[in-house]
Amino acid sequence: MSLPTTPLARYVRILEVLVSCPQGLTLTQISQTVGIQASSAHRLVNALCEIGLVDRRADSKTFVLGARMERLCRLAVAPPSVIDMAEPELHELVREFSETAYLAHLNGGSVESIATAVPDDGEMTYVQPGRVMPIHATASAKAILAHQKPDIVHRLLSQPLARYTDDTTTDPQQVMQELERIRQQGFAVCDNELDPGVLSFAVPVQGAEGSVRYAIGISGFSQRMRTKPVKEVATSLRRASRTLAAKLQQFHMV
Amino acid sequence: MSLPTTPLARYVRILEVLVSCPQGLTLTQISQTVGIQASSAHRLVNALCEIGLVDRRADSKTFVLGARMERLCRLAVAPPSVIDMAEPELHELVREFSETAYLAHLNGGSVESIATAVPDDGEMTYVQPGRVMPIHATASAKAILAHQKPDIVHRLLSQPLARYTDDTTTDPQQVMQELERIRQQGFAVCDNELDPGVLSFAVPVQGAEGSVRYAIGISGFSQRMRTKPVKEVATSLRRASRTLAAKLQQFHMV
DNA sequence: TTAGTAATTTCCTATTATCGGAATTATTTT
DNA sequence: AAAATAATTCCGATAATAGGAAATTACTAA
Repeated sequence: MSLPTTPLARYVRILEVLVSCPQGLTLTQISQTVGIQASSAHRLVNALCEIGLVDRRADSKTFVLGARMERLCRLAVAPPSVIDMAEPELHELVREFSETAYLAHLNGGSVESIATAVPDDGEMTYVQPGRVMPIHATASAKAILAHQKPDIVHRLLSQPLARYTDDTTTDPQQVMQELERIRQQGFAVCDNELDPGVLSFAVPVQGAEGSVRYAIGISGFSQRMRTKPVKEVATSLRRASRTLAAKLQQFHMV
Repeated sequence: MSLPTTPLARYVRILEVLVSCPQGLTLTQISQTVGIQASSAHRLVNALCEIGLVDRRADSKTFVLGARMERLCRLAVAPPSVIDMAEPELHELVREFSETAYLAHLNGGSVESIATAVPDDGEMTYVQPGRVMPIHATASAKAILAHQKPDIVHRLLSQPLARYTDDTTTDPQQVMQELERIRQQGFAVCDNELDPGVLSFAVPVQGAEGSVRYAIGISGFSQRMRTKPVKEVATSLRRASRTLAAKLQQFHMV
């Protein structure tokens, strides 16, 4: 193992030595293993400590990998998925409204629920991960559709629109009108259009350059959902959407 | 996110930005995200490339985490086990002798086979991972026992020693004598003492301060094993043992 | 193709961090 | 308590860095 020559190389060697020794190393052990002077090791290790890459243990004698380094490594090995990033927001919505919260995803020509969070009371829920959301009869799909390019919308609405309940909108023109309303008010509603007696709200999740591939929503039985102030629901959904959008952007996942 | 001030902090910010973007980033993206000049980003990223922490992709425009960084992160998240480290040596032994090679481990008062490598011809093998190796009737356990403190040896040999074949040594005194011979010749033999018709060789794996908790051995049917020059077998086992011992020490696992 | 723009790379010097020997202080060990 | 070992501080010579500017290269659009 050639001796590290540049400052950066020394830092890295120290980290590698510490990685290979989870129980920690003393300063002298580090300086000898890496092959640098004790005074240098002291300074370098302290610099690593200051930015959180290394921690000095409570006994104040041994050094171990710090929280920042561990987070970095965990992310590098297993990058968080969209679902991972959405989970905190979904749980927050559940906490707030005690209804099922879900994340939907536009994949090819169909929208699918990919993550859900349910209230503790574990009541039966209609939206489950993997469920395909008909584009004309779910809040999430409509929220997403409302922000697709016109040609895509036309193509998707040109296929037959199935009827699920008396309230299902099966006329493409009417759906188009609803998409316009969704764009204006910023959230989508789905009232008894797919699952009988179920009312849902959803908002789009803004991606880069205005693209929308995800929607966040909550869903529950009409009688309970109606008691919730629409304005509050919309505000909370938008907050969740914004937070998730920021995370996605941070990780360049949009 | 405060701007990085020290050189080290900048390197780390660059790595963090790259971690959060597995598909790669261009120099400008990096310099803007981190908040440093393009020229600085260029130099820093190149320095990271030179030591292998970052790779420039084939398209020569985007940068991704390098092999060294990935190795570092993988090790930090999931430190390699003794088994991982022993595997190359076991396979080397299999390649050389075309017999089953195995790693045994002293755990509490019993020795257990914890890893095996078998020849390609996939012949039935007696030693399988998890098998408990009787301390008086297997080469690996005897190799380990021969290097334990006298009081431990006495305690282990004071319990009844089961008979498995006509050749099983069940007299503690005789076992003690054999341990002495093992210490002298440096390897242990087990001939038809546990599994009928099976002959094994094993050597201890030296840990820190002369402690021994592992043994490496090969095992096979007597008729074939007898054809192998004992000296060569012993030499190869010792080489494997030394290599593994070095790795264990490097990772402070002994 | 040809401008025109953006991104990348090189160059440069003031600034800053590093290196490591030596001295000092703290901690063990004997 | 004395000696030995480890940790920390200090400091001047050395080396790396920062970032502006300029040169080069790659991309874009007319």
